[in-house]
Amino acid sequence: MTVHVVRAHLTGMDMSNTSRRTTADKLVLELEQSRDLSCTIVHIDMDAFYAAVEMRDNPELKEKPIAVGSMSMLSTSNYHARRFGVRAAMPGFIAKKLCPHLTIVPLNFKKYEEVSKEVREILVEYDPSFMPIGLDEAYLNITEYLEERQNWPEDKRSYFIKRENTAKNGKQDVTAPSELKLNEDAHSSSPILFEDNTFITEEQPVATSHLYTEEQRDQELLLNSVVFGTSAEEVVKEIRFRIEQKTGLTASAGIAPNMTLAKMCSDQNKPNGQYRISPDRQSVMDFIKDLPIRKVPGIGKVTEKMLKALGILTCNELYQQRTLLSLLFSETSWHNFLDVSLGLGSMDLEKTFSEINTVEEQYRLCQELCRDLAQDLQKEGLKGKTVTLKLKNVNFEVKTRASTVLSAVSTEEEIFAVAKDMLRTEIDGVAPHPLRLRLMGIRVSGFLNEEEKKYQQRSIINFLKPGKQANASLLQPGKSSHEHFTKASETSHRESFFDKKRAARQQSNQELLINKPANKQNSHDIKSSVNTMEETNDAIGSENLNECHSLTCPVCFKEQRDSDLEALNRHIDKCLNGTLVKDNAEISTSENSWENAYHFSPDNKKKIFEMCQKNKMNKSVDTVQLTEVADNSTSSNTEAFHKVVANTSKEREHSLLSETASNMYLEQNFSSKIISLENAEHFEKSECTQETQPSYSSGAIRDNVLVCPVCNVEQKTTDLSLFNRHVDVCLNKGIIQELTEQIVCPVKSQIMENSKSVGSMGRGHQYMNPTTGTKRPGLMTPQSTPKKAKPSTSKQTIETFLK
DNA sequence: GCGGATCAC
DNA sequence: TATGGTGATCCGC
Repeated sequence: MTVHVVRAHLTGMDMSNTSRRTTADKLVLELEQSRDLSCTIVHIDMDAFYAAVEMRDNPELKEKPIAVGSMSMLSTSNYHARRFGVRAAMPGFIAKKLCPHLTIVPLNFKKYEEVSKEVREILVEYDPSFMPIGLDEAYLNITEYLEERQNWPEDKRSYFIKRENTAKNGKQDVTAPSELKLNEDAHSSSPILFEDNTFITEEQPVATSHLYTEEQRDQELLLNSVVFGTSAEEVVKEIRFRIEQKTGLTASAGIAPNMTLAKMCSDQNKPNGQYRISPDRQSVMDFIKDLPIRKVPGIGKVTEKMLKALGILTCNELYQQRTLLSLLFSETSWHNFLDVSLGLGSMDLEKTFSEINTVEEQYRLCQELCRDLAQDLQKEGLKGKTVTLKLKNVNFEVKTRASTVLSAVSTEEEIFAVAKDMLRTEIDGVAPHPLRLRLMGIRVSGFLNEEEKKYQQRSIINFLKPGKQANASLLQPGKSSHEHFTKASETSHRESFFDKKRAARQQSNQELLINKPANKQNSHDIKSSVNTMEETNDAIGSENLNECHSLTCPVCFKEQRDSDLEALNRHIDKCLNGTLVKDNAEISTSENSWENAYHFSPDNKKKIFEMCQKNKMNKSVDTVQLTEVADNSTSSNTEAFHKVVANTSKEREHSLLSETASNMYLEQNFSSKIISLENAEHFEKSECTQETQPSYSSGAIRDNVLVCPVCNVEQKTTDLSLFNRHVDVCLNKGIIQELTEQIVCPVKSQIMENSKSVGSMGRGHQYMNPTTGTKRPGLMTPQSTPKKAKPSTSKQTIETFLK
């Protein structure tokens, strides 16, 4: 029997240059269409906040190397400390080693909160519903404010320059006139006044301005006031000016059409500077193009490493590799990558309201929210078991309280009954003081699935207007329950709050949340995910199919002559049903797109990264040909398949190999794939269900004799470690060959790579167990499995071998 | 709903 | 280079 390898030529260039459309490309089109440049979002970031506060209050510290925090961890450090190599987020004891004279100032959060509040008092004037992040950052949407400001007279945009700092602590002033000129210390420099009455800093000279002479500047200072213009830049300068005047601290800022960009902008001219991306596509793309991925909020060191392993260093490369990323990462992850690479981001700041502190008002608001939520839930035909109350107080502290009830709720009364209890507890908790709220949210989650609904939600289904779910079902008989849901609500209320939420919700147990005041409706980010699913399936299913020479059933590994995907899926279904009760809701033939059916398995994904890293792929993956074994990674089919595995493996009592299955999970997966690739004729149909059985039992054990699945030679030994060593050698030969031939083929190599661990296992190495090994495949990386053995052991294997 | 992993601060 | 503590979010179980 021959086993065919499904080859997906996933070359980035191909994908972007040909007419072939991938999921990612479809999404790109939609995202482009939904690009919204109409908002002006500002990100304000205080410079070295904690240290700055301490230096402000104790100017002596300015001249010394100082850090704020404790011996266990410092939060930030000043210029002098940095010269010694002391950085933010460094343990104090290490910093002390680097810089013995380092003054470590203990954290004083109470003070920082007070300062933060002063900052906030300014920001609220520009956007009453600005979004504070921690103590030293905030996002503002100044779109509306800007419009208003256009008509403002000058005096409304004028500010007096304080010569004396009136900080509440009454300590020495830090904004003395002398300092308002030039400051020697680049990290605490203050604004300089200019002819146009704006101010700039030493670090960020404005091209159109020119430096004044000393006398001119003095003249200007004599005027004692400064007028700001009406542009976004001017507004942000004004904000920064006022912040410094009020707190004696400098801030950096970014201005852009969305939050992500604004955040990245504020980093651009740090400290004490600002940067703006003009609200046009070209400016956005220019900014994004060469930006290192690490600069992107949400991409930390782990993700950076993973992307680097794939040859992705800049946002532009992030875009070029969209197809690969869509296969390797979870939907949320790669959607996020795509957004980033297109310079898209959210413009929605959570709306907060002015203080509500009376119990009556709070209950009334709570009930209102429950009413809104109930309406939406009922529109959607949803019932949930968990009600969550979210509260944000005037100090911007957020609390969530959740309560799960036995019978699912959907009506105003039902939800309110639960929410009220939680609210009461919170009110009682601070009594006799009032709860001082800025935001309240009610969330219902833990939705009943379609099956449960059938039995428990008849009333709600009946409640629906004729034609919603029922129609969708009729029109799309083969669709999964989730797609029914999506489709039904998509057509019925495109603009609803839930559309937005739904985009991020792929499973029925995700949640819906309503905050008050209502968020602005924004259908942009959802359009894509909601709509693309089917289109994508079509595209991939019909287009990529042609790429494949033949199809192989991942269950029985029999070649399927019919290259029609549906036929294949029907066959897979049959295979699966042979050993397990069919789950109609999950395994529907038509829902399996080509891509779904042959999506990378979590292990494969992980191994791709490993292999990419090990091969030191400097080349872009554009040129990489990905080869994937026909595997069982369809979401639904995988589940079913694992059930089969579990069932049959229990029945068969293979005990030839002594290691526990849990320690060998990965190896087993790979060995079965190696067999399918390299030694197909030895992989018999009945054996493919033994994935959880010891690695070689499936393909390599014949009549209690061990047969090497690579070279297909019977091994005389029954000693497992000797046998494994042999297989190891066989496999490594392949790797070496591959490497020397410089055939970069991650998946195939990956399989080889993993087979190495089979060998090491035999030598007593422990590998990860199934649970850690399969966790979070979307963001899985070799570095992210710290609990168990590191892949470095396998690296040693290859290195040792190469010696 | 929980716990692990990642990320931001 | 490591190194901390917390909260949010995603993800798999």
